[in-house]
Amino acid sequence: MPVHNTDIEEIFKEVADLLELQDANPFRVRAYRNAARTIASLPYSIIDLVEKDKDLTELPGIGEDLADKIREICRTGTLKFLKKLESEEGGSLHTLMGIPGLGPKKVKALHQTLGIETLQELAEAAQQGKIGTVQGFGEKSEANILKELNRLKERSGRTPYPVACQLAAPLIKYLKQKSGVKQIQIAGSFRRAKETVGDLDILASCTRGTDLVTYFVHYEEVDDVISEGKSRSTVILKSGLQVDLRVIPAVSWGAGLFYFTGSKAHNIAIRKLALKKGLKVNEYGVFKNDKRIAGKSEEEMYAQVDLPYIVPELRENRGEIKAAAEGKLPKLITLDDIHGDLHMHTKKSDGQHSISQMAEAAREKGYEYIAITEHSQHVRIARGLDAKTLERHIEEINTINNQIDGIEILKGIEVDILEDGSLDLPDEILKALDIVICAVHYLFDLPEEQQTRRIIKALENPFVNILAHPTGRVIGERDPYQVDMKEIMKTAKENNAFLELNSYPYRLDLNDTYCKMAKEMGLKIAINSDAHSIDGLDNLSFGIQQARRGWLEVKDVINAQNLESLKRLLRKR
DNA sequence: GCCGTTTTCGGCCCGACTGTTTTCAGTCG
Repeated sequence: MPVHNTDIEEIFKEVADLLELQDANPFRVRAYRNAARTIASLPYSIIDLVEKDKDLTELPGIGEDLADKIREICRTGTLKFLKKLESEEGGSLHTLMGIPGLGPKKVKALHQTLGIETLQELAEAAQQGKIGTVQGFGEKSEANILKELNRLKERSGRTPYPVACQLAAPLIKYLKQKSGVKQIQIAGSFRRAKETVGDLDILASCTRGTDLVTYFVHYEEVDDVISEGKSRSTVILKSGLQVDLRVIPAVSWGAGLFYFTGSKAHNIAIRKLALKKGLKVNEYGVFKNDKRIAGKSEEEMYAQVDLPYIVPELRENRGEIKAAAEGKLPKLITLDDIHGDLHMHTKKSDGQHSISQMAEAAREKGYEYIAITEHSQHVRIARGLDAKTLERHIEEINTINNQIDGIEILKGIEVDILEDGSLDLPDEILKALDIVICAVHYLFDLPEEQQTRRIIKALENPFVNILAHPTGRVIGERDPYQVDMKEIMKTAKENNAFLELNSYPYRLDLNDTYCKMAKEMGLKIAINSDAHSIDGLDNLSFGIQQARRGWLEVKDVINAQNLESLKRLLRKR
């Protein structure tokens, strides 16, 4: 079984929890947590480094000891040290730490006085009213534990970005209506445009005496108030989404925005830079000898550590600080840079609108070109086209192209990759098209080697231009299929083909780290909407956000080029 | 357990809120 970065992350997190329960040196605990975070955010698979016998201690926060442990996990899939911790007294208590409000000290107190080891036992003790009798616990802690146990059952993990957008918009509007509010902005992973968000972090500044927190907890969608202070509050909305509000003085606006936008790894790295210069950074500003010297804007904060402004999408501590220091930050792509959309469907297969309607809508957006790419025959449920229908379809597009002004419609197809890697339509008909997109739509669970070979063979077809949604994942629904992405990217590059960043917000496939990997390999990306209707064209903005998180610039994106350049890129030899 | 422009030892980010306290420990982000 292949070991993934997330497997190592989980193991290190569990070790950290168990060590913390044993009162280990807190900095040793932190070392495991830091390493877990480092590995989780790597843009490549760590097992590759191990197999190539690379020096793991070059990774931040990884020393000799943890490097050994990583190698052991890659080799055996498990860690003896963890097994040892698990076999000791209280070796299963870390699961209790998953309950918000229960940390190592409280879990240990429950274990020592009531013998609680599992969530089941915790629930029983709470129902029998035993928790409140333990030193350090009371009625409220007991009620809170019961509530969190119930919430754990319902909790479905992180919220997809578009859902978070829909929940956030009316809340922000509500908050802005309160008189005395000067500024409101969503920070956190939402501002960094992550594909899913764990919670919403809302930052506000108000005039003196404005009680925004009380107003906030009375929002009609609030289901439960977790905490409520003067400057800070946490609630759970009826949808289950957690929202944190922080009220910050206007003079600290930039510092608060910086602090609560994160990521944590980025913030810590910046704070360390500041410490080296004898400065202290917190959510209220940059301080020198307790005197605030910056904090009103984020630009000011970065300037204090001799860096230019870094946009939120890059703040993941994946090299942006070094790039900023060297003046090599990428000039990230924006929606305005897009010249056209190369993947969409019409009524001819499973779309809702006609070719002309899609073209006119795209022209409204200022696009110079689009590609119409219906499904091929194998996708029966989408009424995919066979060679004969496709021939007539090509004729129809030619006719419309002659009738319509101001936009060029490229003749394309989203052809299925069959089990053996051959394509669902003969080369003779593919040859007649302007653009050929290939895609996997079935047999998602082939072994990694076979799936990789299947896709590589498709990319080697002389008429294929783009691999659509390269990992097939659907966020919250379907895991990516197992492939060797590096090999696929290498093959694409060698064959003058490109990979797609599919902008459908539940796909966003390629993800950010793969986008960055492609860029570093010199492989260009097509950011496509995969629209099935006129409205679907708007999804491209989600893809742009993901592309920005993946460091992509105009030069890295084929549909950020004009028609002439695009045609040159699509010409394969 | 990691790390080094205070470098091989002695540091390691820090402020807000809660609940149970009676002045603060624990937890969280």
